[in-house]
Amino acid sequence: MRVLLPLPLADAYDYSVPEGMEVTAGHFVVVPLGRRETLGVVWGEGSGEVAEAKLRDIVGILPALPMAEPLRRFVDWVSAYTLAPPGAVLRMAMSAPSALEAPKTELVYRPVAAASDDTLKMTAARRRVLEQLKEGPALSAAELAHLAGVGTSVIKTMTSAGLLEAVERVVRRRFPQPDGTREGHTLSPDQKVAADSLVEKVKAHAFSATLLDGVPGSGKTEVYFEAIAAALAIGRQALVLLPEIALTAQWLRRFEDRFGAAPAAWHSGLTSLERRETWRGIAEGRVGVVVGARSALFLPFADLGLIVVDEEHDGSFKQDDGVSYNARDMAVVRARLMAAPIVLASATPSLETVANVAAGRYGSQHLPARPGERRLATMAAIDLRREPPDRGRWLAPRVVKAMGEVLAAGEQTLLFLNRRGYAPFTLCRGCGRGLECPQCSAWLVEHRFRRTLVCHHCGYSEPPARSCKHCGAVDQFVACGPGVERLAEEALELFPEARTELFTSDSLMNRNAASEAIDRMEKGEIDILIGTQMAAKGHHFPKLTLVVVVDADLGLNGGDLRAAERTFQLLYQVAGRAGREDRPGRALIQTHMPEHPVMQALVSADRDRFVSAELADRAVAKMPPYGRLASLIISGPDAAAVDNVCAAIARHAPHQTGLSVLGPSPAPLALLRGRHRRRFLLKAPRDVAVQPLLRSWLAQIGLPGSVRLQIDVDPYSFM
DNA sequence: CCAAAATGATCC
DNA sequence: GATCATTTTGGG
Repeated sequence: MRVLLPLPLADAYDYSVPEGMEVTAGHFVVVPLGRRETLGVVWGEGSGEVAEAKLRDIVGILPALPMAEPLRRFVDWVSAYTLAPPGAVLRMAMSAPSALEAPKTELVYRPVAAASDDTLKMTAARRRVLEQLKEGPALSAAELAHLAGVGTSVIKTMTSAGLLEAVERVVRRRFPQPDGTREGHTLSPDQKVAADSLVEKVKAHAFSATLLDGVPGSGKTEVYFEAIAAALAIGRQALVLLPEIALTAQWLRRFEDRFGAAPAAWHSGLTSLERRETWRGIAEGRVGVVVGARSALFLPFADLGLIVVDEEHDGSFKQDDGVSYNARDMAVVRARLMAAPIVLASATPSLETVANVAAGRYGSQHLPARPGERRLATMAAIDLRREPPDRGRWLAPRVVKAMGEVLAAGEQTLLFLNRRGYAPFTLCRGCGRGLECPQCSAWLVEHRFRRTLVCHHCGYSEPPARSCKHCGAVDQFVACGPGVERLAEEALELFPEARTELFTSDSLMNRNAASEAIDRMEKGEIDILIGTQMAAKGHHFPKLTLVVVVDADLGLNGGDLRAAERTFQLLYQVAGRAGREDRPGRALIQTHMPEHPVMQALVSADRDRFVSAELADRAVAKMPPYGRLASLIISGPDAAAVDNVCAAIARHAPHQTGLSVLGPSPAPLALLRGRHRRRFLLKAPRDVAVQPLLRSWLAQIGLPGSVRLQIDVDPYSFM
């Protein structure tokens, strides 16, 4: 039998099956590997490529439900697409190994049917026990004793007398069942149309992909909740993928309000016990709805009838954890393999998705703003060249004035700046040099509250020193540029009486602290909230009427393909935080280039114009979504060895019309964690599959052990 | 000279 | 990813 192991090996291995063992594809098995034993999954019949004599026996089969065929095909598909070893992908589908062990059992008691026995006197206590068991399931001794109001010894005696019998039952966590038949929110006519269409797709039991697109506040969530209700109603499971950061208490509360029970959550913060029980519940079909981050895609659903990807444009769906994949795109594949519909929801859909809709590959449902609901905040660009902040300040006078008004009216302000720490870099006045990370080509960022200098790329940190390493000058360091901490300082100086709070991953160490801060903001206990990305997503603050984007140009420089798109999406979402409910909101956008198309589109709130302009640019440049990209990153501690590999890669580069290979060039972070990095970019027409090209190209390259080659098909950012 | 440490090959 | 064999390094 062919067995795939959750290790980064090139392929599955063949094993022999011992006499009397019955294995089929999908079984979780234990196999010998070298001098140890490993878990694996039976992938199919043996390949016959390895000599019979060399094969070793499968050691045993684990008492878990086998991995279903669609999930196995999904693992193969992701491996073939991303060029990651299949075992590396399998590892993501085996993230709760303890769920594969035999589940714990307990003894439960039930009455013996034919026991009208009078060998034992029928006391009142004994009668109550039998009464308890008459209707309802068998119970454990402790439960039964408690419910009948007797001691456990009564149950013991009754059992030995033959009135009760003990049977073994596996212990299962009970999952509250979200109720698909409950009445949902009253929908507007537009929402109703969209919801009905999605419900039809769920009932059709076939693959389809639909973009659900609507401005913030148009009620996308309520609409896809109807699709979830439909899946539950026909007894199938639903999966909701959210960017890790958007899985908030607020979202869960809305779900619970609608369905009367919480969904099962799947994210990196679960304990191993929670992982195991949730995994089993999903595999056995006892869990109806799963909400989770990317990794939830690889869960062993018994009968998945719907996938929703919320905030589908979000860049965090594409991240590297060993395997580089875009969870949004792979979710579409998973849906296809499960013959299930998928809904991609966003207020600012990605250009890829927009292009798929235009090409007819995806359907689309558009939600206009609901009448009576708030409109998008009015947006105004502030030209920092004409209205500069005072010296040593970062907020323009017009912004300060607006904050004062909002504060006086008892309303809230959000200052948004996507920069953690006090200042992005620190300069020595003595020699003019900046403080750099010793193992990356990046600045050290001062975190004044934590009193450290931190590299945001590798986590290196050192205490702030008084004298310069290079010229010895003492107390000559100057903080350059603003970070959120510095902004908080400024807000405090400007409005000492206001309640000011920082909202960043540094100041809020855990999930709990974050949701408490959100609660305080919701209740109006904060006047000025200062935050990074974290504050931009998915929250709903009724008294927030002013959003200030402190540096809108951040992210527009650097020549990144998606810079404009990402900036637009982020700023549009941030601006969408202001003026919910009945209060009009304002967004002030500080920029040095108000004439930039992104700023123009923002100020006119014209999403469609921005999207079509950006799409036209991409079409001309033959860039995604109208072309394909793959990036190669070659890295190693020794720059010469890295350059050698690069030379070999360049020599073997494929030649074909329409194909271009760019590189080698220093990767954007040319030095990261002490490794030198170079990058190639392969650009191909949309109708060319890049995987076979990359495969045959890179098969010819020999890699010394210290040099690593990472392949990223459809890179999101070029960092 | 030896031994720890780094590197490389292999696992079916 | 883990393990074992082989090569390199460095301290005396």
